Amino acid sequence: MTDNYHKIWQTVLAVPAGKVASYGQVADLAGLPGRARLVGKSLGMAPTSMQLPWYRILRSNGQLAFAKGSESAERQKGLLQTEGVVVMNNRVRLKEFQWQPDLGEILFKLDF
DNA sequence: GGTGTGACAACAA
DNA sequence: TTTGTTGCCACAC
Repeated sequence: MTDNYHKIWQTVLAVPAGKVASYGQVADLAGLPGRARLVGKSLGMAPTSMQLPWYRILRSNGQLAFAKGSESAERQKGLLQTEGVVVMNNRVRLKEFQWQPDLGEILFKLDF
């Protein structure tokens, strides 16, 4: 089912700037509980042409999904900080920046 | 239509 | 905290 990708992308687009979400969280909201890995894959497949805020997606523990020194990790860090998210030592304080989805917000942006 | 593969998660040590 | 192990299952070949 390739439409899962669309659901995932939509969900990612719903994450507000200045906040982050975990892969599992996105999977859940996309109606794909337990498919966290699929989220990662779909982000990887996503055409750069559609500006997807992939950088707002982190691991469940708040770490960036990329290796510490990697290009991507640095780029992600930069983008996040642009939005006011503090990234230290390749990780974010979820306690402060994790997106707490608002029911209305969900229903508005994604209607399944 | 069988196999290998993840930008993961949860748990253990 | 970091590293390793295991479970997971849709997706690309």
